[in-house]
Amino acid sequence: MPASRPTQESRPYHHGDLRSTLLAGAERTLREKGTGALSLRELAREAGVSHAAPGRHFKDKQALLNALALVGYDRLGQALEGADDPTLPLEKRLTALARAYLAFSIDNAELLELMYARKHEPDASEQLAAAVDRTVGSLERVIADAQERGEIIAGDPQYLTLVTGATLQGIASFAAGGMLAPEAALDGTEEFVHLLLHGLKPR
Amino acid sequence: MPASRPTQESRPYHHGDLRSTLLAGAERTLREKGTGALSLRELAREAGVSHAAPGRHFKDKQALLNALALVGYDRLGQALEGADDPTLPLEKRLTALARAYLAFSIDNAELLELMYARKHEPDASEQLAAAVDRTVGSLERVIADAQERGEIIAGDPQYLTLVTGATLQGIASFAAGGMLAPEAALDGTEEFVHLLLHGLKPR
DNA sequence: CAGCATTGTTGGCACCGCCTACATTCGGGG
DNA sequence: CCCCGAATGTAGGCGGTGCCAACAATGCTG
Repeated sequence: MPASRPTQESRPYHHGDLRSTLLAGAERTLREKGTGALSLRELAREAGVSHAAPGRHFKDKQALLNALALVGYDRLGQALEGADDPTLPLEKRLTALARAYLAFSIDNAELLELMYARKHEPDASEQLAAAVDRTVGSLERVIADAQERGEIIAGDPQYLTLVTGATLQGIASFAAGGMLAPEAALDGTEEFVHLLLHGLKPR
Repeated sequence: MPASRPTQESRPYHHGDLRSTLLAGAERTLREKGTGALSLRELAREAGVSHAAPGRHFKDKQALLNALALVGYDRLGQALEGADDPTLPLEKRLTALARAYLAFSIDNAELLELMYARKHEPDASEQLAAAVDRTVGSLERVIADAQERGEIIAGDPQYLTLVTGATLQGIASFAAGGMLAPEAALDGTEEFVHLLLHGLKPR
């Protein structure tokens, strides 16, 4: 079937997979030029499509950003699950997880910012909330496991997870903000997890 | 001198204090409608001035944001210094500082985001870097003091400060992102500082 | 294969940031 | 004291944006 090229080298009227193309382009732009430089019209241009076409797939610029955040959560979730090795002893296990998180946050800084942006709340999108849960799950599992084995103090595991995650996110945020060199953040992971487990006070 | 009212109830040609007015308006808008809704033209309108007038005081929208960030650092610095009581024992002292930071970050969420935005780097503005140093100083002082008294493990105080600050910032970020209720963040401060000092492992 | 839902296109609206040319006012040196 | 340059504000225009409505092509399904 020789494809119905009318006469010109015209693309088919329907793009075929605009939604994915837009998301991919958006992520590339995000990485290369930052959130601020993201424009629906520009994306449409790159995709070789009219400026209103994106509107068929995302009612809003914000809708696209939300979808992008979702992609981010999926990818982060995968990275974390892939990095978790339940056979490792607690400290090493946590370190691996932390390193994975920091690595992701360093080379997806803009995307991560989007994921944390407090703008989805109105509708919450539910899908997004689920994605967050899945992501947090990896960490929570480690904490809960360690608690059962008595390797971690008692207390609401959700709360402990929160604090642990917060510390991670804080480091990531500093790295993203330039207060901490990315390599320093990665290299320091081990020491930092040690600190988290043993505290600042001398034993 | 009866003021040269030409005939109308016209404001004086020169506003008198446009720069401050703009900054104040910007902060209000930031708080009420978020960063995205901030427009130079709108600010000009609110100040009763033409749309190009702000350009005389801020070469750029980014320049205004930088100035705003500076204001934020000043205010945060004051809050922290005001909250630090060197006579308190370590844990209470840290808790007070942490609570001050969390309180600030909760009711200046948008402003804080601006302060952390990694967009000043090109010129760094120097003034801004100094402001950051001053802010971090409060925390670093506490850590260093405690170290001298042997209440905190040895190690580069700057590094320990960084980790401590990161944890703080992480909690703040979670509170801002809605993953943690603001009151919960504030109420949990004490417990959280305890965790930071004693670690997750049982003693 | 007819008709309807989906997906794109064109054009227009209001707004934005930034620029340039021009107007007014202020303040300091002759 | 006054005059002229520096600061500050104004008017208008340019290219860009997001969003919307009306219309066109296509795909799918009964």
